Amino acid sequence: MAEKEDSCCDTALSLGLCLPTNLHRRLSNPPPLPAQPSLIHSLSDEIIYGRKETTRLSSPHSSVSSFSTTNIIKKERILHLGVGEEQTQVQRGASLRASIVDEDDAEAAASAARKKLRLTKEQSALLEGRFKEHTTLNPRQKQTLAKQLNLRPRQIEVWFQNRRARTKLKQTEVDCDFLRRCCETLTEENRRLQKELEEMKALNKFAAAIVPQPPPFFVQLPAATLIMCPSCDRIAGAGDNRKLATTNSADDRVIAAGGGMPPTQHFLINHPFAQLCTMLAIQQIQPAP
DNA sequence: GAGGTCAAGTGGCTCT
DNA sequence: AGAGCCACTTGACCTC
Repeated sequence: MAEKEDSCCDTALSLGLCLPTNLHRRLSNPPPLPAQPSLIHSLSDEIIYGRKETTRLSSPHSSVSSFSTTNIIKKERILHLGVGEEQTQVQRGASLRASIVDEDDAEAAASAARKKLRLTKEQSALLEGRFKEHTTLNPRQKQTLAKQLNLRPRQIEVWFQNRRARTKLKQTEVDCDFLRRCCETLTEENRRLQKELEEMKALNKFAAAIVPQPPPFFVQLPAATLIMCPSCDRIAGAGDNRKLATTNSADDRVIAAGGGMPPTQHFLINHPFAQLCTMLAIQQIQPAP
């Protein structure tokens, strides 16, 4: 930033255009006034508008770069509009400039110039209303609104720009909040699944220790997709106790009693082998104090 | 006095 | 080249 200002200032200085950072210096060391009418306009415009005076007096950034070609053109545009309040500001600015030159009193001029425009409630309300209709304005709408509110079109333009920026910022905050909540939910889900995974790993480990060849359930089928009890070959969950294989052990009667649960749960709870594994796994995960 | 709000300045980008 | 928009910034003013 400072670098940009410096380079900008250097360029302007080389052209004899750079103004010092405050009015006092500006007035005590007046730069050679350029011959181009546009630059004269720029300088007068700079003093004419109350808000601009303020900024120019106190902002080094502004005082330096206000002489860029683009801004000279943009200011000329504003200067030639001359609408309502603007005209009074022109008069005010002219008299102010005269007093500055006459009295050579920068401090007084600076304090006199320090006023910031605050839109009235009515102006704000009307602007808000228009913003709800359209977030951007065409030049005609801008002119109409400016006349209606007794403001300069540039002020309308600025208000809409700032309003769009605020809306965007607000939306970004909402999005950010939403993503934060998503992140929290996913973190919690991830934690839960990690825990579940650890439990399943522990279970698998003990099963492997007891039975050299663990049933395929432990190694092949993810719990979530298991649809059949690996021990008794029954579909568990429907509660209809459908028998799919030839096995008909005492366990089947137990299965019949608890047929409404998911297969994994059914298997772990109803088969003695699984019960043992579960018990050992629980002891392993939560060792007794 | 610190921090927030908001009008306004500035430079860069895109579009026509 | 000029106009319009945007991101970033400044500074006056306000509130606590």
